[in-house]
Amino acid sequence: MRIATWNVNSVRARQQRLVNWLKSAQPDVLCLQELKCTDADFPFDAVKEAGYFAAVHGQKTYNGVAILAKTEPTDVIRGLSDGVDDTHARFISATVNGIRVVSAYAPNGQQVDSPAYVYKLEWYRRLRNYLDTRHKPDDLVVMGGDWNIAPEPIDVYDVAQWEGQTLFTLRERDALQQLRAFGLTDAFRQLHPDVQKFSWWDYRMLMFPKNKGVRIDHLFLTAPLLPRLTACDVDREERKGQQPSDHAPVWLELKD
Amino acid sequence: MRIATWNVNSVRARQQRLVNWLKSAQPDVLCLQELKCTDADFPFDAVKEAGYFAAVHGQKTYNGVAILAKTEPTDVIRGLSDGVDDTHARFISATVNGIRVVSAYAPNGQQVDSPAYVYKLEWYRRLRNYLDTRHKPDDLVVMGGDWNIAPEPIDVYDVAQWEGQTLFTLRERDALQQLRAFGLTDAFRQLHPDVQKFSWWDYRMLMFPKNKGVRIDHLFLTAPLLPRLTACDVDREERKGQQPSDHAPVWLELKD
DNA sequence: GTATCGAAAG
DNA sequence: CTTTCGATAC
Repeated sequence: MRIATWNVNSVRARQQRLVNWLKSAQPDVLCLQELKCTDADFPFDAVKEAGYFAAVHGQKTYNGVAILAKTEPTDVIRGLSDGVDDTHARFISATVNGIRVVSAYAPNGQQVDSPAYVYKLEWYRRLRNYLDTRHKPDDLVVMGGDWNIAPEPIDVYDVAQWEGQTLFTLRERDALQQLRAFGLTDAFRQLHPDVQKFSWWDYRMLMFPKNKGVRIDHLFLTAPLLPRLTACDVDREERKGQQPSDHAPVWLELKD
Repeated sequence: MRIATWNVNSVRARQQRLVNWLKSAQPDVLCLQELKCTDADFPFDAVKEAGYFAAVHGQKTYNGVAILAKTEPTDVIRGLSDGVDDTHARFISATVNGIRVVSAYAPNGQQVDSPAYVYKLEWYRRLRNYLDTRHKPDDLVVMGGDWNIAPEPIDVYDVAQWEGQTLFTLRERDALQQLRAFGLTDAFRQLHPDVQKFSWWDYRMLMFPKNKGVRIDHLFLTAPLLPRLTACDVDREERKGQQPSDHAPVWLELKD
């Protein structure tokens, strides 16, 4: 079973690339982020034509997440549903083939200590609370998303430059660690302890050609799924060519 | 010798279509209108790659005209050069293979009697004056352009609807007639006296699928070129498909 | 650099 | 409907 995550940076602007990628990569499940469109504007027809069901939590202009799957996702939950007044469409979960799948788009955080940064840390706390409330660590859970946090020094292209910058501050890395402490493992790092691969490269300054990126798109697994994990990688090819997203898809393979 | 005219409605938005059309239609000369970009933003490289020189008179956002040719255009004149203070880039002329070629983008005129309408009539008068000043009726001159005037009832899809509307008012048709009175012949009508073909269809209201258009893109010839005129047609195919211009190219063939 | 938006123009 | 712009966000 192949599960992937991809921040498409506008599902309408990237519709053809999305369909092409689905057809060639053939994931069983794809977590999408930054749809940048409402449910009404989501390209359901093109996705269905490619062989996928879609559970969508859209929003105009900003955010928007979805779970695409070859079998129909059930028990869809849109938003963290914790009573907090929050209009951002950053979270969706659904059950696919007996696995609880999450597609998450963590806040970027803008500048350190800005309201957006505070919101980011709080959002991570709320997501941990979601897990504590709804799940046990031995549930079958896969959380894919753009987490907007590089977990470790190896996950940024230049530690000296990134130190103290949003996406890599100690408080953000700690927030991610608190989330993972629920019982989640980073699939890529689990299989490749010493490999430096990135999933996002700024559009500007030729960052992709220079391979100056960061790894902020992750797939997290609960413990019972770890023995089934056989592969995890970044599809760097998808960042190439005309009008790519600034993120590359990340995928994993579960045996059985 | 094949000479064409095409209002591309943004040369940057239409760059790939332009290159494809040049490669398949292989005109010796192409008059372009509504470049909607400055000279600095004109895609000289792509045009050169397709085998064409380009004489450009660009303008930001609006208007902009060019003459593309397989041999280098010489003696380029940008604007009507009549001392009138006019920032609109609507006129360029150059010599190609011994023929004086004009690419013109006539004002639209907006509403009847609006300042834009007055400007349109005046622009036609100035263009006639340009010819009187610079040319004799037996010079070899081809004027291609978006003239924003349908000359005759046959040139609009519904005379009753168009009567009195801009593009078809008597005063506009008279202004065009005054211009032609210099000694110009409408190549398409010359060869096809009774054929109704359109060159522009509004993007809205499914006007193209319904073939509700008007013929406002014309190629005018001076008398000495008439005996050489062997063909003239509208390339309706170019209006089809994804992201077309709202105008189709019009082309003619001169023998020898 | 690449999206979004709404306004203005055709 | 399609394009432009300038503003905003990442």
